[in-house]
Amino acid sequence: MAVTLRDIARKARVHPSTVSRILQNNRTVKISEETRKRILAIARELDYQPNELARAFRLRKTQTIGLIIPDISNSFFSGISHSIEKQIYDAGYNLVVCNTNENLEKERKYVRNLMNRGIDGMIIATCQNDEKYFSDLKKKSLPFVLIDRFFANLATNCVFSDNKNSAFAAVEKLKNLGHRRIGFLRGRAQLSTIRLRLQGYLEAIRQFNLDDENELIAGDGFTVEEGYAATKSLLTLQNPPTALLTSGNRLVIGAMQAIKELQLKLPDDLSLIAYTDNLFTPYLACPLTTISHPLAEMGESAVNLLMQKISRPEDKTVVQIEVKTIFSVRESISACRPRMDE
Amino acid sequence: MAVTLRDIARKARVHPSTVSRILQNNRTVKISEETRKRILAIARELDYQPNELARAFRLRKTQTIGLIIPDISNSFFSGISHSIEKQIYDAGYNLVVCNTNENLEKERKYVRNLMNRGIDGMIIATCQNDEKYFSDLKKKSLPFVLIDRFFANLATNCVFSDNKNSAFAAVEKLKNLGHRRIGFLRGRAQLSTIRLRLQGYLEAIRQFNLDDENELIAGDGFTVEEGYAATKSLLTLQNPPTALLTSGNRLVIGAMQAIKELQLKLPDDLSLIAYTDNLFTPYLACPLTTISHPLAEMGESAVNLLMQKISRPEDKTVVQIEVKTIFSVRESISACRPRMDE
DNA sequence: CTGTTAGCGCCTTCAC
DNA sequence: GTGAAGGCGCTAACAG
Repeated sequence: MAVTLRDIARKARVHPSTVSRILQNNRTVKISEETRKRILAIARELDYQPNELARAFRLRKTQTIGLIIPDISNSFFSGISHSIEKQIYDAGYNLVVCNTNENLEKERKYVRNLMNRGIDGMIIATCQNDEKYFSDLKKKSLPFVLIDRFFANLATNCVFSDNKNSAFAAVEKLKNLGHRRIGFLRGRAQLSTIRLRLQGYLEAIRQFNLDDENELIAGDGFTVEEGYAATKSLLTLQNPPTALLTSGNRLVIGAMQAIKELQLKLPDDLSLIAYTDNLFTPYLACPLTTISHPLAEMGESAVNLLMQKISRPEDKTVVQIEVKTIFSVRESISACRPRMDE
Repeated sequence: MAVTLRDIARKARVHPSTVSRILQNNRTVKISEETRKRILAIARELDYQPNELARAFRLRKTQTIGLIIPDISNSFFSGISHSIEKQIYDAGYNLVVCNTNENLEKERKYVRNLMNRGIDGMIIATCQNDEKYFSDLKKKSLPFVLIDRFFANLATNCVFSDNKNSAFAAVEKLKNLGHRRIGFLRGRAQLSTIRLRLQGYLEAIRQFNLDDENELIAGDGFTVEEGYAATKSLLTLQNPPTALLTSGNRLVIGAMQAIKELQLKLPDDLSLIAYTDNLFTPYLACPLTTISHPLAEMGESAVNLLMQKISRPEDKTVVQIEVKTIFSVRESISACRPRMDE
């Protein structure tokens, strides 16, 4: 059995509450320097370890944050998690990581579970599209911050990136290179991030009078396989796009597979801009032009924001933080040349 | 305030313990079907959520597992974490993820912290080299499983891969292609994984009478930058290697950067075999020959093993599970040709 | 079948 | 300065 406050108290012939006061280092209560020293010595001698569980129970404060994400093995989320963990640790907290696999049921179970366990706050990259769920969640007075995916119409604390503008800029860039037929390889269509990127894409398409056709938009999901299939369908159209904007961290791998299989060469046969946060993209045969995220910054902002909300629960102001994506022009885009095989 | 057992009891005019028994669905105790129904209805009506914290405190069982890893943003660990999370969730547990950044102090703090929080077990990819620490840890009777990195001389539960054989096989493969001068791009030298790979490398070198020189071994660390520097140092030797075996998931990115910078072409100027678990390697300009890990299997085995140990604490038998790495021959290796520039 | 009692380890209020 | 008492919410042992 582990040693408790009581054990120390018994040995020191003082009351447990005295020991508690000393070990908490609570300076508001005066304790004679002599007993303080004595107690601390005994605590060290017995290698006292506070039972944090009992403490959390008593204080209703677990020093634990829940993180809910769709896929920890995706470099986007693992990068954010890495940053979040660091911040959380520095603040003296622990991190419970919950992986939903983009499964709505699992997400909801996890939220309930975390609340029942008495965590102090949550950071959520949600896979749902249900504003109501989160407006209800707000009423439970457990601080949370949405990350990456959020709801434009709902006043919740969140950290997100400039999805619309970045997509617009990508299309504009391609237009300037002479492309008029630009494909959009979408991820899960109903997510806020993807919807916003699609908006940016469409706005640019229309503003610049580029080919505006439904068949240029393909894909609904984030797996390598879905990326492969969608890319293949786009590139085997009667009138295929000369440039591609891919969305979703894994889709680009599938896209590259399809491109390779069709024996197309980047950037001569096809220009490619990818939303991706993989470290390898600069080192490919044809280094990809990418839109990536400041993952460390996103994690940091989310934690800072959450910590604010935890420390001042009475402050109900909603903070929404937009971070800028990073547009890295590399070799996978070039001036539009008509395909030779037609 | 959240609704408690007491609230339900009061409303139903029964004793709280009765409610507890019913909600636990404990079939060993007989409860009249009538009250059971009544209580359940009231619980639902009040949307009762058990306070898991109180429960954990009472039962000394948190349904939580701690995972200690060096770097969650490394695809090796994020892949394993993904698998672990899934298994843990299915078993009704939560996962606390602790990221050490290969920092020994942080690792030890985390272990203590987790124990004080009363987790039910740990899975650890340690960054330390101290057998004694773990032989002490064993005495604390908290089940744990080492993963990837372990101690050959210490009887602890662990899941690891065939580091030595896989390195041997890689060198043998290169020898069969005519290479006699093979570089070893090492990661952190003191880790068990790296030491074993080095052993396999050296055994093969000696058995096949290949060039056995200290200068062919370089690097000590796992960052991209360290991979870059070490590769550059190897490839700019007076008498550089014609083939390279790289160890460590990120080093290969640095290696590719160096190779590119030196304008060497894979596999003509250099053969490359990499220990890596990145998904992208097959889709590179020159698809890499790799040694990768069955990440899902490793996570699964670790969790299964841990769960066994948790459910049968009296069973002190030590289980050590070796998984097989996957050797994927792709285009980055070819028959040895002398470098033209000499 | 259900109620009573006790206590997990800690912190906090109130005494003295 | 320190002690005493009470209780967070739950479950387990023991009654009846």
